[in-house]
Amino acid sequence: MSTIKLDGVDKCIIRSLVEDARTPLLSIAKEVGISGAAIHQRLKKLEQTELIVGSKMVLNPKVLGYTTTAFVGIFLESASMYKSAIKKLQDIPEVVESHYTTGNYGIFIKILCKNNEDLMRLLNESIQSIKGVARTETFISLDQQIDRQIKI
Amino acid sequence: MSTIKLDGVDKCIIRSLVEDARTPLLSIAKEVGISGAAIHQRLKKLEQTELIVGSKMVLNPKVLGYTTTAFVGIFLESASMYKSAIKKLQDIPEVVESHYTTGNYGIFIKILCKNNEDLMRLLNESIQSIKGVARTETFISLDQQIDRQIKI
DNA sequence: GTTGAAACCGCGAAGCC
DNA sequence: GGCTTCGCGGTTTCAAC
Repeated sequence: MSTIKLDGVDKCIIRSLVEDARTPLLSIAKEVGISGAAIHQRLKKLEQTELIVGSKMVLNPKVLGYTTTAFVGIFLESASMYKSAIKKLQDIPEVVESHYTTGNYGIFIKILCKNNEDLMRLLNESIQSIKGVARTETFISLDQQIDRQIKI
Repeated sequence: MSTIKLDGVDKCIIRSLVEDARTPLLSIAKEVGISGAAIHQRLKKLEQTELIVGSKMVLNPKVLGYTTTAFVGIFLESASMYKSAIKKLQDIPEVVESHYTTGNYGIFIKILCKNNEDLMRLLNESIQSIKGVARTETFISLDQQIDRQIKI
């Protein structure tokens, strides 16, 4: 994966679309002072660089009743269980991120669930029943202040 | 924040747009078999429920040279330093998430940086120099297998 | 980089179950 | 309430410069 050079116009396009993926290209064009077609051409090139992965509509999990965010450090009986455990975690929709990290944990995950009861059920029934999982450590997020992408 | 009931069509709209925020409403309309205007009307209602927060273009940080993801548990000298520390963290662009969590840490953050050297600089110069930060514990993510939103 | 034209789409209005 | 059709205005996208 090669890195890339962006000029001011590219950055402006990206910043606009990162904030709102449906920003009309013409309004970006007006802002930076070039034609809409030029924005379109640059965007196509940027898409080819793989810098742009896609665009997602962002949901508010709270409206669906998912009010609890937690991080769970999972201790594995042996590191060799990593792959099979991940496979099982894929099937748990509440698991929204998984990482193989340095440190004590075999797997480190982020989960979203409806409430503490739901969290307990998830930990006891879904996660700790996965073959290879020895024990877990849970950090419940009581407040999230920062949530953003990398600055360009 | 009240929860909400979604029927099959709503779910189809949301699933399409979560995957690609620029999916034309008309193509969703064709897929579910109702008119484009109806999709548009439903989408407006969904936006009013606050389920839909917005839409973001998603970037691949690796293309910008940000190859290292890490989680950092921050110990504070006192819990009262939380607000002021968060304020300082806001100014560090590499910090992409911050949480107030149960457990030992005063603040738990996710950071993106270019390499291990960059990570060290960030920890030593930026984070540990924040007033109130006693010490930190770092987990470097060597592999991320899951990254998604909540399932609808 | 530009313009211009064509095709496509979003979006509101009005009316129909 | 939720759907339809209709049509205008704006947007994307292309070719040619």
